[in-house]
Amino acid sequence: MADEKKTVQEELPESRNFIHAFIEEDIAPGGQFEGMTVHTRFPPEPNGYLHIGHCKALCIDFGTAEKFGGLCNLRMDDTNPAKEDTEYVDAIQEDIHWLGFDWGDRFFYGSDYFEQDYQYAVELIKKGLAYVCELSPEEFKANRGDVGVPAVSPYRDRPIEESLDLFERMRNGEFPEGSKTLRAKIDLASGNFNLRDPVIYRIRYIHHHRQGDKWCIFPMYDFAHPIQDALEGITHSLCSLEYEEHRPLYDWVVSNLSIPYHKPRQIEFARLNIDHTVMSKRKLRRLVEEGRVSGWDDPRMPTLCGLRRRGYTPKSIRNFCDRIGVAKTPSVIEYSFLEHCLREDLNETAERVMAVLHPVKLTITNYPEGQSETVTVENNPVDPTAGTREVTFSRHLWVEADDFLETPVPKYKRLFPGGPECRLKGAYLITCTGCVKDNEGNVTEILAEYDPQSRGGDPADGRKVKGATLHWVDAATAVDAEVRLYDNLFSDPSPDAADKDFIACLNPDSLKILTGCKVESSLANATAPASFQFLRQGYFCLDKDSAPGHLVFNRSVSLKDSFKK
RNA sequence: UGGGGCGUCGCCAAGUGGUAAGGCAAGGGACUUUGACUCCCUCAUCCGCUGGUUCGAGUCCAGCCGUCCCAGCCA
Repeated sequence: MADEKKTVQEELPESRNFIHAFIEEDIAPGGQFEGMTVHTRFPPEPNGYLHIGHCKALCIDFGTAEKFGGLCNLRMDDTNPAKEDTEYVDAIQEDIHWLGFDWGDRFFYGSDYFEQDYQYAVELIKKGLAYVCELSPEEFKANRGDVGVPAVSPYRDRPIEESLDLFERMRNGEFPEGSKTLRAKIDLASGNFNLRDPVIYRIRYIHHHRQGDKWCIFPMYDFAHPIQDALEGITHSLCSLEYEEHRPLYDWVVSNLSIPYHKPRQIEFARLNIDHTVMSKRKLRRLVEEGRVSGWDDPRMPTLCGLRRRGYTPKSIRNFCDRIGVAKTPSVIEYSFLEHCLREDLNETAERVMAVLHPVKLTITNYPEGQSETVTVENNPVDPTAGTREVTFSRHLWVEADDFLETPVPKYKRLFPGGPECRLKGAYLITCTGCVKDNEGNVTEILAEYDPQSRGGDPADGRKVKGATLHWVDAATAVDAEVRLYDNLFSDPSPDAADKDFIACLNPDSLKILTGCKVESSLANATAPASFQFLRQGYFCLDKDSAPGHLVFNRSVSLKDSFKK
């Protein structure tokens, strides 16, 4: 026993948060859950897709159980038939698995407990702790009371038998929607309005996605959730801050019911917010329904499936969630932090490609017209096991427009007439000799000479290369593709901004790599170099329906492989 | 202003009475066949404010200020 405990302690990661501290107390000798297995649950309502905000909860729920060698259940919180749909159930499971979490055989539906919920409600009535109230929604509101003024219900003291009878008839469908509710009898004068005899059952003649038309009365979250937790043997019910005020009610329910097992403990934490990012399921749904995005998996969506399409990896998202910490301080994480986590993972795993977003022709004047050869380039400089690939090289190439400047700026070590020797990655060393311009003065072609003795990129005499290493693409074998980069999620589409166009969403510095994209607003964030690296590391999405940028690349297959989905 | 939270560097976040960790961002430099990566250096005499207790307070007490949430027959 003592040894087991020690093991658990040793497995605890360096990063301890306040929830861990609470749990440690609970399972320690004398604690509420001494000797018990830590058991948590992740309870999404199947009324939308999981987004990055849910990931935090997911990591906390599953992560906490893991850290204490416990279990985490997955439970669809479907007690409100008006908003839920089966479509989301599968998607939610798929996304959770994609992130790498597994609930084993512990998958449940809140609606599976409807019969038990009903019986517990009857128990409450019999104990004189609940009653059928006949106030209409309007009357209910009018009698809700106010600051210092208690709420009122003329039905509060009706006989137990009468409530029992009425409640059964509610279940039998004898009354219209809104005509009656079952209320917990707690405290009409409580400063916490959640305790002013809260409604725990309402009548709804709506088809339930799983229960069909079997029920016409449905338990409220505040009544159903604690019961579900208790029945499943949950020790720690972790949820977000807005439920803090509901905790007294949660505790009231589990203490007044004869549910076997123990009484789970609810602990609240601050939910995730990311700047410039919409994290409201309601608003996200609206974007989908109004056709402003192509779907829940539109690359601009902060949903898990959307992030997946943008190239985010499960590892990067989990790392992100682990690093932002768990606290009760309402916080807004900078988007750059999420990007950092992605870049970090991509740097280790992504196979590189040479891509040119803003192409300008480069002609190697001393390389024979019509000649061609193949050079070898490494796939990942930080991972030799990733191997190499062959790319063709010839007299005419495409290079990035930014890699040439007729008149150099300070510290510029790329191509310009009379400039330093530069390296075409994996190919040859070149020196810029001039450029060709059109009538309007735009550079249409860059001219350079190469050193035949530098194949592979290293000079034969070992001299130091002063210029930069450039990405390039053989014009003869290049493939054009429509591409769209998504540098950031869009801003909050509040009702006031309903008419805004959320098509593109980038920061000014990124414009130069977004040729062809319509930009409606600029949101400062990722820097251009970082974004460019993302592209080179596979962080992008090909989208035929979007405004095309002009991307020229020499590895179409690999690029497409990076495009998951 | 009824109830419930929260206030430590631009953004997160450790800290639980003993003299302010770390990460992101930012700036400077080195290195580099991606201006990436990596590596160095800089970045809070100060913890919302004001008092108090104490040899000593971000940590305890009091008051104040700020800010978020709730007041659905949503979850």
